[in-house]
Amino acid sequence: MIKTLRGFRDIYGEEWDKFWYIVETFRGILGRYNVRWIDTPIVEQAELFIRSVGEFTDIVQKQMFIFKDRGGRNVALRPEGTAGIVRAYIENGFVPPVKLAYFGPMFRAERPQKGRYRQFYQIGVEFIGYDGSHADAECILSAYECVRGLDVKAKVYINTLGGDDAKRRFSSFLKDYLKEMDFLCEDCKVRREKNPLRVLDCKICSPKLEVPDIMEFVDEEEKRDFTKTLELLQKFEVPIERDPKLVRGLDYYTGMVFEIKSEELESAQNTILSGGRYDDLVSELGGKDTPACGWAAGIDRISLILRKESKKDELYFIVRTSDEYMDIAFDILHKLRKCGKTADMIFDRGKSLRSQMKKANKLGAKWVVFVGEEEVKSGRYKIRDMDTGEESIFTI
RNA sequence: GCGGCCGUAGCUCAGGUGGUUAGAGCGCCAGACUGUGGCUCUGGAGGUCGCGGGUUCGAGUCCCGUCGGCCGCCCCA
Repeated sequence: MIKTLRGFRDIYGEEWDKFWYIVETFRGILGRYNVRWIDTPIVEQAELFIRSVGEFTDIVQKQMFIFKDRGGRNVALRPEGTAGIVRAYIENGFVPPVKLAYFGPMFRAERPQKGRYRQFYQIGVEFIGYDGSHADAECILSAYECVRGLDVKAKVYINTLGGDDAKRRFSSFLKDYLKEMDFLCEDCKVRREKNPLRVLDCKICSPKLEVPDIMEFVDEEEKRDFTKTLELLQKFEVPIERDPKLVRGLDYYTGMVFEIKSEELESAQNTILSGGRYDDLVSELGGKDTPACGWAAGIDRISLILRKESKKDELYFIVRTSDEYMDIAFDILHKLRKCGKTADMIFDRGKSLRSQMKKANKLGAKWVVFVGEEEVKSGRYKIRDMDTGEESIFTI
C-alpha cells in the first residue's frame, strides 16, 4: 500500500473543522487591521530562503526540502512565509506601507513529533513599510488578539536585538567573549563563529553563561522605542514578559522579537506564534531599504490546544420507500438546498427504508423526509423529527 | 541527527516458554421489523500479522536489517 511520507498527514473530520475555525477567526480579526491577503508559491528558488533565513541557520542547513527541478535549478519548498511575501512585495511593486497576510503550508524536514509535522500550516502577517514603536505594538497586538479570539490563554515573551548596529556590536562582543569558553557544546562552537546570538537560546550552554543584557549595547533612541512598545502593550492589557535571552532562529530579525506561548500546552511545543522586526530583509532581497515586521502562527499547534466544538447545520435526510420515487426524492433534495437547508440522501438502488433510516441516524440528521406512495399521491410529505420522534405533514 | 516505546481486521487491542483453518470489542453490511433510526438478538464480509532476509521440520511469536508511528532531546510554528 502507498502511504503518506514520514511526517506528512491527511487532515479531515474534526481536525479539518478546527483548522478552518482557526483560519476564519484570524481572518475576521485581521480584517479589522485592514490587511490585504496574498498567496505566494510553495516552491521558490532555494536562494531566496538561504539569503533571507540565513545560510547557517538550522532551518537552511538541515531542514529545508531542497532539490533540483527538471531544468537543473536549485529550488526549495518554503520553510517559512516571510521570505516569499517580501519577494512578492518587491516583485509586484507594492507601495508601502502595506500589511500582507497569508495562510498556507510550510515544509521542514525535521523529526516528526506531537504538534510538529514536515508539512505544517502557518497563518501570518507582514507589516512592510512600518516603522517605530507603534508599528511594533500594532504587530504584536494583532497577533495577541488573534490568539485571544480563539479563547486561548497565552502570554507574550518579548526581547529586542537592537537595531542593526547594536546587533552587530553585541554579536562581535559575544564572539570574543565566547572564545574563552571551551565547555560549549559542539553546535554552539559553530554558532560562536557563524551566529553567536544563537548561543543564548541553547538550552545546554546558555544557563552556564553570564552574558550582559543586550540592552547595554542598544542606543538611547532604540531603548526608548522598545520601552514605548512595552508601555503600549501594557496599556492594551497584553500580558507580556521580557526575555533577555530570546533571540529566534532566523537571521533576518533586527529589532524587537517576540513569541506567544500557550499556557495550556506544556513542554517544548508551547510556542504557537512568533515574529519580530526585520528592517534589513527587503533591501537584502533587492528592494528599497524598507522597515518591516511581522509574525506567523502555527495552525497545527494551535489546533492541539483548541477545545473541539463545531456547530453543524440541521441536516434534512430524504428517504424513499421504493426506488421508483428516486426522481421525486431528488427534486425535494434540491428544493431544500435552494431554501438554504443542508440536505442529503443516498442513491444506492435497492436500499430498504430501514437502512436509509439507519444512515440518517448515523449522519446525525435532524429531519427525515419520507417519499412514499401516500406522499406522492397526496403531495403532502411526512417529516420526522429524529430527536423527538414526532412526525408531521407538510406540502411542497 | 540522538535516545526510549511500538507496528496483528477500517479503529482499539488479545495472541505464556515458536506447533493445525489468527481472535475479541467497536465499526461496516444484511436480516429479525414487507412505510421508520437509536436498544436488543442473529448472521455475514473484512487480515500480504509493516516490509525484507535469517534460524527452524515449523515463525504473528526468536535474530538481523529496513520502513513507519508515538514520545523525549536538538531545533522550531
